[in-house]
Amino acid sequence: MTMEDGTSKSPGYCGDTDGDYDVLQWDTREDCEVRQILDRIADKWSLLVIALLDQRSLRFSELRRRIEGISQRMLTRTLRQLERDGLVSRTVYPAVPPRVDYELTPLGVTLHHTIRALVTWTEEHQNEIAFARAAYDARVTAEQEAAERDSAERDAIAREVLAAGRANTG
Amino acid sequence: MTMEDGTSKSPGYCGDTDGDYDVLQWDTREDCEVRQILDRIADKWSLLVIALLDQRSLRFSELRRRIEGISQRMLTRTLRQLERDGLVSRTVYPAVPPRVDYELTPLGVTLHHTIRALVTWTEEHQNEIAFARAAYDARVTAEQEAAERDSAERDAIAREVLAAGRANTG
DNA sequence: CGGAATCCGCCACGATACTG
DNA sequence: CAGTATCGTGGCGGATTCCG
Repeated sequence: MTMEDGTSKSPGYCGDTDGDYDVLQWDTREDCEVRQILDRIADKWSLLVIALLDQRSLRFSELRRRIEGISQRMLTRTLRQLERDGLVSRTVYPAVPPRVDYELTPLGVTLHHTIRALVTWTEEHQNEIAFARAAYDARVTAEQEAAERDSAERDAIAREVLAAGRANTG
Repeated sequence: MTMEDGTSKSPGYCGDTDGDYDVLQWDTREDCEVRQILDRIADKWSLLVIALLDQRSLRFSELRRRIEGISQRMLTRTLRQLERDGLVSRTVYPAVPPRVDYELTPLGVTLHHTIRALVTWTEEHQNEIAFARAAYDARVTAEQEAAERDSAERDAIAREVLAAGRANTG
């Protein structure tokens, strides 16, 4: 089964973090649950799959069509990961043609609620972020142009000095 | 300035998503804010930086020491990204030696609160996830071993049949 | 001290082909 | 229809070097 990723060893109990939690304990490079979960839901497709399954259970081909752009490989992998984490359940109907349904588990539903909070935050602040980016980019390009002007000016002065020097010694 | 990533064009208004939101509008491949923010906070270091800055403002070298494992390149890049998005502010003290302080903006603080919800969810459900993984892995290896046993059995039968055939024709 | 620029290894992901 | 197997590649991130 090749096990392309590596999460089999060391459950990595991060210790309890009541109240004044120790940041380094839940996100350092040691494999902590937080990072794994975050990486899972934040990868290219998981979030979308979870969101789609929130409405109702879907079969493989339905997910494939709705997402449009995902390869069958990545859809399979994404669903396997979510299934392994207990966020999505997979039911196979032994029939011809084969049919496989996916749906959110209760745990997956609670995660989706939490995710929604993040999505909501983004929706509420996306204009602030866009504004900040525009301001930042403008500032950077302005400084850049100013630096170029200064450089050109120094070049001009240097050339003048050189010319004056040649006039004196020549 | 090379601009290694590309978020300069098309702000990508995802449309309002009141109530029954359209999932495909906030996470499809078109560059929507949600994905960008999620990718930002979920990348290898941003979340940790945000968490550390939540306590108090820190200078570059302090962050570098506390994180331990991050390269100066990635720390710089991470901070620049966060600064560009208006989540972190950067203040330079013109002195010798140079000193640069980073701190969360009000916007960054609100994001940190939202993130905390996700972290809390993970902390509350990490044992369920660990259990689900263990169960899944156990099931997979069990099926695998069963398949191997079946294969060996079929091999044995096939050999017997072959031997019988030779006995008849020989 | 706080970067910027450069080179490079690795692997996550996509495209393709095959199976039950 | 719902996958698995294989190969090629772009880009992320680390190591190193140089600058103000």
